[in-house]
Amino acid sequence: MSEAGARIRAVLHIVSGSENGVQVVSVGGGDDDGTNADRTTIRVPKLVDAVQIVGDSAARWVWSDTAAWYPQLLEAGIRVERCVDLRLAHAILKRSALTADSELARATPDRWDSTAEFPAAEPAAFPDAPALFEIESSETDEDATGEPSGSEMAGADPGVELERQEAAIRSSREPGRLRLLIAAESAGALIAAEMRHAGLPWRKDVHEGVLEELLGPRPERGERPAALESLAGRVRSELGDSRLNPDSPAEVLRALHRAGLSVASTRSWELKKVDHPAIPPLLEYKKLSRLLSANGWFWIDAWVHDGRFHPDYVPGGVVSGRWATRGGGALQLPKQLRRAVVADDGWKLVVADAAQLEPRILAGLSADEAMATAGRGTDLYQGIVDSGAVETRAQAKVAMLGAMYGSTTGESALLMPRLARAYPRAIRFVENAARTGERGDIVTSRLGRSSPRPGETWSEVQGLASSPDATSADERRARSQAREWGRFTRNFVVQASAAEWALCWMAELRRRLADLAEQRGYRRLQAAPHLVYFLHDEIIVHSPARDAEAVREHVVDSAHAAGRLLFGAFPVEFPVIAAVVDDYGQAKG
DNA sequence: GAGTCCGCTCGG
DNA sequence: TATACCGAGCGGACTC
Repeated sequence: MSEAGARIRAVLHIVSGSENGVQVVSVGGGDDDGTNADRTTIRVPKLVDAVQIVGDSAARWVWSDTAAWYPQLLEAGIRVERCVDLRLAHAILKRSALTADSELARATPDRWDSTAEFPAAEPAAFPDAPALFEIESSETDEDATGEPSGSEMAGADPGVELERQEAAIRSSREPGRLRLLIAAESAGALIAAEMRHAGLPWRKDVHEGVLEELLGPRPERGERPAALESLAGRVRSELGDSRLNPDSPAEVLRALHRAGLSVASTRSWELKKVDHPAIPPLLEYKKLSRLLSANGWFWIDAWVHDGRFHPDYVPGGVVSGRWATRGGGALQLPKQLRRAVVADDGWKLVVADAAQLEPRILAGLSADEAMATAGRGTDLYQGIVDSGAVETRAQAKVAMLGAMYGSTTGESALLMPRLARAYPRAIRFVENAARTGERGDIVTSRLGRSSPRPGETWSEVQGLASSPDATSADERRARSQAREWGRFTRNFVVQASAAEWALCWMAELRRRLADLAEQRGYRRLQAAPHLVYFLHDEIIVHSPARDAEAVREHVVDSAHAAGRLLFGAFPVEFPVIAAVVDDYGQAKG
């Protein structure tokens, strides 16, 4: 460790960009309330330099945007343990009902509210960099704010923003929950960058094998693959239209009508209901055509490099706190292609998914002991059957989903009264969330993420319906719109809390994997077991074969830990189904 | 030719 | 056996 590193035993390193590179304000020591903190500022060309100088792996890095700062560290082979992603934290605190009275929440929108990403953190070249770095040290009695760097955009100073966020959290009713949420959200941002960096092992040859088997050889640009061309021919002859374009839903619909079939659309499930010789080849055509356009040869060219698929994850990209993705369609990898996800030689995949996550989350949110009891073991739906609430597992599933999504028709609506009798607390909880949304109010997840308010037009429609000269059409419209928003808030509390659980699960696992790597002496991220995929309630870890069993246990144990973080001693279980396999296709699903 | 909306199917 | 919730992304259809 350098001399500078030895001097800087910091709790926080606050990173900001400046004209000449990067400034890091390290704040440490001092009293609990942040006074008498020891503060040191270094200016270096690149963040990588600062991390090496500081050499403090246990520190927490504070920066505007993990997606803008962290990739350059990963490129240099550097991982950080913890961070605060100010942009993501701001988004949570701005909207949370728990911090509604804070200065942060009431401030007029500024740089931190912009949805745009922060400017690329990679500084321009330094033709005339004066020195490798400069260090200023000072004993101050200020709190943990950095000096405005002057070169950051007005209002964008990360030290100032950090203090504003801290103040909001301190003044809230549930500071502990919010701190946990922000830590988990920030850990998620680190994981997203790491997963993108490492990539999901993807065997191009296996993928191409699937395509050739189903579609035929790779066609020339603009040509239809042989299998599609032949199916198109069969559809045309069965419908007596030699020029029909099967890719045009409008044309297909007209042709079906001419053939005397009364279908309202060309949706697969609707076509499956009618009996006509054109239907089987048409359904097959649609299926293969989807494979070609979404995950065909073009997709391989665009997204698979050096045996890895590198999707761009967007933490917090969905209102509920779920992750979104950008490009590559990582949220919709078709099951047909899972076998192209193959572990490297000498490696394994640990594939895990949380069993019936959302009903278990609901049991915890509502403190419904009966539902928690039904969830003892790995099959909550079977537990509901065993309790006598419904007869079959299928009924239990459709009823639970209906309760969480707000189904009003069909079998699930019919089962609701029985579910409500067996699990009154759980059902009351989602009903309350629905009523809140119908009034236009907001609901809040377990750790403090609140739903957005409905838009202006929503309120206008509601207002119109309550005016004296409202027509019955106005009232119908307002009611249906209110119910729609109620279904959103009903689902929000469950989905957002489930997303929080998943973040805690992954953050805990990441910490354990880092410990394992240290014990084993693995130095690089990709030499050690590491996360390579995440989808709502499912993860994949790529692991050296000899560590795979240990990883599997950590995956299971981390799920228990996540449950305790969210629900404390309340006895709701979070079992995960975890398998050690060579390829993703071997895992159940 | 670019931008936007819609229909459809994939995932949880 | 479809319905309710959250998405991504493609291609066609339409507008400017």
